[in-house]
Amino acid sequence: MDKIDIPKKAIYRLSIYYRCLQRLKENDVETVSSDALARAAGVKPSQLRKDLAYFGQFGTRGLGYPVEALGTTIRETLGRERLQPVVLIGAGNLGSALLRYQGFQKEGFEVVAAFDANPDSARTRVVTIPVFPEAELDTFIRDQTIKLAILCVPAEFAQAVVNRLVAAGVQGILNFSPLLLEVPADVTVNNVDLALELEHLSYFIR
Amino acid sequence: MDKIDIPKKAIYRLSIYYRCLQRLKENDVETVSSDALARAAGVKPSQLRKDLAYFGQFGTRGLGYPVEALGTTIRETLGRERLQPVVLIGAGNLGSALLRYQGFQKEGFEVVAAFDANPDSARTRVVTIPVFPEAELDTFIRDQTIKLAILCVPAEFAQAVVNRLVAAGVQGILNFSPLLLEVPADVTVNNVDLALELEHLSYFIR
DNA sequence: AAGTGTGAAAAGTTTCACAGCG
DNA sequence: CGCTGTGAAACTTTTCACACTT
Repeated sequence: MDKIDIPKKAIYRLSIYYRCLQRLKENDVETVSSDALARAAGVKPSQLRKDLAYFGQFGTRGLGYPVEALGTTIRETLGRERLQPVVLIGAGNLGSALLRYQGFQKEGFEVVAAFDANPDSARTRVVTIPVFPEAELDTFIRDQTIKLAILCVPAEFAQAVVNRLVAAGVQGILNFSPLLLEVPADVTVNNVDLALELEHLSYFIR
Repeated sequence: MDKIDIPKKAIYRLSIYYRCLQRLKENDVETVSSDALARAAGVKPSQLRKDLAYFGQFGTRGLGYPVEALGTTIRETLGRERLQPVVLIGAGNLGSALLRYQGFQKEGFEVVAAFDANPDSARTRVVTIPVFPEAELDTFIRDQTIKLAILCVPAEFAQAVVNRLVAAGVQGILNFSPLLLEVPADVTVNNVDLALELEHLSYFIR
C-alpha cells in the first residue's frame, strides 16, 4: 500500500468529491472540469487536480473528468466497492438518534446491529435495527467480521469497550465520547467531539 | 485582535487542554508540567508549550504551569468567560437527541431554545428546552443577541435557514447538514458530517 | 483552445534543541 | 537542576504557473 504519502485531508476531500460526482451523475452530466467540480466541493481547482493525481490520471486534457468513471475509481479507492456493515455500541440518547439517522444508509453504510447494556430500554424500541445486550458484542463482530463501529457509550466505559472491539477485529471506530482512546497503530479512530466543536466556534465570535 | 497567526488547530487543542486542566483541578492538582499535560491531552510536550506561547507566558521555569490560572486564561482566550447561549434549529431525529445531550451543558453552553417547522411533533415533547415554531427564530435571536446556532435541518432547507441566522446576527454555526454552506467571511461554520467521517474510516480498514 | 498533470514555490504546522530563568 | 520559552529546522500541505495533451 502506498497510502503513506497522501495527505490525510485529501482522503476527506475524496469523499466530498464523490458526493458531488453522484449529484452530477443524477443530473446526467458526463464530463466535469476540475474548475466546476472544485467549486461544487468548495476547494481550489489546483487542489482538486493534485488530490486526484495522488491516485492516478483520470482526466482528459482539454476536456475534463468523466463523471461516472471517476466516481467509480474514488469509490474503490475509499474501499467502498461493497456495502460496509457497521455496528453501533451504546443505544442511549445520541446512539439511538444515530440508529434512526438516515445519512449513513444514504451513503451506503448499513448499521446491522446495535449493542447496549440495557437493550430493552424505551429509547431503543423505536428503531428497526436490532439492539442486543452488550455481552453478545464480541461474538457478533467476530462472526460477521465487522470492521467498523460507532461508539456512543458514556466516557467511563469507552476505553473498555474499545479494547473489546479491537480484540474482536474492528479496525475503524467513530468515537462520540469526549475522551482520548488508546488503540493499536493499525486501528483508526475518528473522534466526533460535539462540545469541542461548539467551543471552537466560540473562539471566533467576538 | 492578533488571532491572525495562530494555527487553527491550536485553537482546537486549547479546548482539549482546558478539559484536562479541569480534571486536574478537580483532583486538587495545583501545578502541572508541559510533559504531564501533553500526555493527558495526547500531544507532544513541545507542541503544548508552543501552543500556550501563542497567548503569552504562563509557566514557571523549573516548575510548570499553575493549573487554576492557566485554566482561567484559556477559558478567557476561548471567549468562554461567560455562559454562551445557543439555539438549535431543526428538532428532528438528530436535533432532538442533541437537545437531550448533556455534553453541551457540561462544557458550559446553554441551549436556550430550539426551533422547528413542526414544534408540536412527538419527538420534541421529551425535552425541557422550549421548542418554538421556526417563524419566531429571527426575532428571538435578535432579542436575545444569540451568537451561536446548531443547525440540524434537512439539507434542502439548510442554506435558507443559514441566511436568516446570519441576517439575525449569528456568528458561529455548528452544521450537521452534509452540505457546503455559504456565509460571509465574519461567520464561522463548523461542519460535522457524520457519513463523511464513516467514509473516511473505511479508507483505513483493509 | 480548453483544461489536465506536475515540479517548484509558498504557506502552514510540528518538532527539535537548547538558552535562560526560577 | 528542572522545565519553560523560542528561534531555527524539518516536515506537511496548499497554491502557483506552465508545459503538455487532446
